[in-house]
Amino acid sequence: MPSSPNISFVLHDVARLLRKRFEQRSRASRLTRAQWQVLAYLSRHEGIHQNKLADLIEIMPITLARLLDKMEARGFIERRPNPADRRAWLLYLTPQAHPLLEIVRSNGQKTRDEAFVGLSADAQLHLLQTLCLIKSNLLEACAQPAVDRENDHD
Amino acid sequence: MPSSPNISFVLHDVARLLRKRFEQRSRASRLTRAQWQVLAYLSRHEGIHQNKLADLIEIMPITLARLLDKMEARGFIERRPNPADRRAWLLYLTPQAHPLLEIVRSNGQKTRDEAFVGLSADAQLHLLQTLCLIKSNLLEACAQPAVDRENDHD
DNA sequence: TGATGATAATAAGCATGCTCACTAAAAGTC
DNA sequence: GACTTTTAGTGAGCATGCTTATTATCATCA
Repeated sequence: MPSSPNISFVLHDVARLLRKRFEQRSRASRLTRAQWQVLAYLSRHEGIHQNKLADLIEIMPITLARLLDKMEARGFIERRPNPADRRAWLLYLTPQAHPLLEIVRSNGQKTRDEAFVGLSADAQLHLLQTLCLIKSNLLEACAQPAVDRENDHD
Repeated sequence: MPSSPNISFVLHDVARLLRKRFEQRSRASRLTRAQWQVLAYLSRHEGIHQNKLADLIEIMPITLARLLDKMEARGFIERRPNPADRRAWLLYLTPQAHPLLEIVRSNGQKTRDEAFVGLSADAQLHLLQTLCLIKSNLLEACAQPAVDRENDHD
């Protein structure tokens, strides 16, 4: 793969660099990529449950819970009790989160602008479609038990 | 971004899912994606220094050092002293690493096959080229100081 | 109503990436 | 030869993702 670079490795590198660049930009607000994503999704789904939100973002509920802990501590979101179900919280943005949303959206845009220099709008759209296809392939694959090479009997 | 999915988020998801699927496959060998990458690069550059290898893989030297600690403990690599420079180690695969290389390479291939269902060889090549362009854009961007939106005066 | 199973959230612990700070050794400079 | 700078590697500590396991509550159904 070093000789002809492995597409998985490059993809992984790009994801890592996108995150790194975004976080370089967002130092002052100390908002990370993951927190930005939570804010972004939550802003469109206020009142959602944690597990539902985790499902949307496609991360494990426990991963989201840890993120929310920090964001709640910093006053960006609140967990309101749900009278209809004492197990579940209802998630809301706080008023001070709204200005952040704008900042962070703009930082995301700037990061993407830097990343996609030299790519036409068409090429970007095409890339997005390709990535969505791969993602759905992988979602399907991950749902199936993987046979380990070591246990393979062919 | 939920409405029209943000390309950065999808890219990040794909990278995460690739890693997840690879690690589902490699449970028996308990080799992670990152360790696989180290093995793959090291197999082509035996005798390299840590910082050089970190540079190749494009991760921080300290990140590599942690990975190597684990791989050394499991007997996959060794750090030999360098008589010419007492600061630096020379890195080598151990004999028991070589069979692993094959297993892990095959697991990587299977994972990619699953991911790229429905993508022609041409489309894959095109994707690879696009990703390489984005990566080089980001590498350049990351090297420049990022101006935070909050500090922006325009 | 009372047991059983499903669901919402969290706990514990690991892996991989980072930043920042440090030590030891080498290399360059006066 | 002593002084400074650079380089190789690591320590500490944080963020985000995972797996596995646990608790509390709700839903079902006999």
